[in-house]
Amino acid sequence: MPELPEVTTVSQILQEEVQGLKISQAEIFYPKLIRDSTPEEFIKRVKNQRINKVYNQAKYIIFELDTEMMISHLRMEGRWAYEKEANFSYNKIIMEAQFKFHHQETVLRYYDLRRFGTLQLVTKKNFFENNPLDKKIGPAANNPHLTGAWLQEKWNKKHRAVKSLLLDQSIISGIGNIYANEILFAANIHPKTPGNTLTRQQLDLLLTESRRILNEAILHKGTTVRTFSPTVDSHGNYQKFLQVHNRQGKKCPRCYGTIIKIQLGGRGTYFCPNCQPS
DNA sequence: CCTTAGACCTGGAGGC
DNA sequence: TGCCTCCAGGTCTAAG
Repeated sequence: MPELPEVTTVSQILQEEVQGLKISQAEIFYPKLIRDSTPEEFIKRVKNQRINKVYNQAKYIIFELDTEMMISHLRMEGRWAYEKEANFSYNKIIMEAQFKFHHQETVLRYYDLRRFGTLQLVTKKNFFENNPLDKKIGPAANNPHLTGAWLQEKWNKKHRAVKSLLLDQSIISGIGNIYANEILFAANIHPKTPGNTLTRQQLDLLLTESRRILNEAILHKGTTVRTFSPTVDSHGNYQKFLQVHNRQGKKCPRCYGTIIKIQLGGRGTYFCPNCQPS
């Protein structure tokens, strides 16, 4: 799925739905879902723990339990659904995990068509003393404290195309393919521009536009593309505001030139050659 | 160290 | 209809 706005939306919905519920039983139907422990150990560690809070760090969903942090990454197609046990929101076959709760008829399920998603436990003590996510990913792209000066220091030895740098979660986290395309259009920057050649002004603009676009997308509950929705019966609406993504051959909303699509680092890349010159 | 291809998975869309 | 190829909102690794 899902980039930062969609993951934020999903975790906000989950927070409302499952906060306070106490897990009576967990079941894992696809063992490779679980990272860093066996499914058996995972099941044992979450049993009888209460979900105290659900929130996200960039593209990771974090369930704060009593003594464990349960960390979910949806990758491309992962979905959580809080639903009646008899109702399956998605194909039963692609259900990978199920959580039952004390005194509840509703269950929490994880579905993943492409089976890329991951679920792992980190003890709370470990998480708060030495958050493993902080070692893996940089600050979130909508963090208001990021500055162009900081980004210049991070990118000044990077020859790579700016689009691939925006997608590199170890530097800035939360931006994926759709929003990378939208942010570069908003900042009038050609996706292939080498990171180390961007001016301080362009870097400042990139960060302002990242913040603006991600935060607006959160307000619209994310972008619904293909099959993803925050829940089965709710949809994100940000797709109405997309300027270039998936719009090759259509008119640029700014200059009325034609949007083109190229491959960059294996990802579909959409831009307006007129507004974003090389 | 930096950077890029390939791998991991499945199903839908479009061409012939 | 059937078969083939390509594509999809992500990340990890192996190898240059």
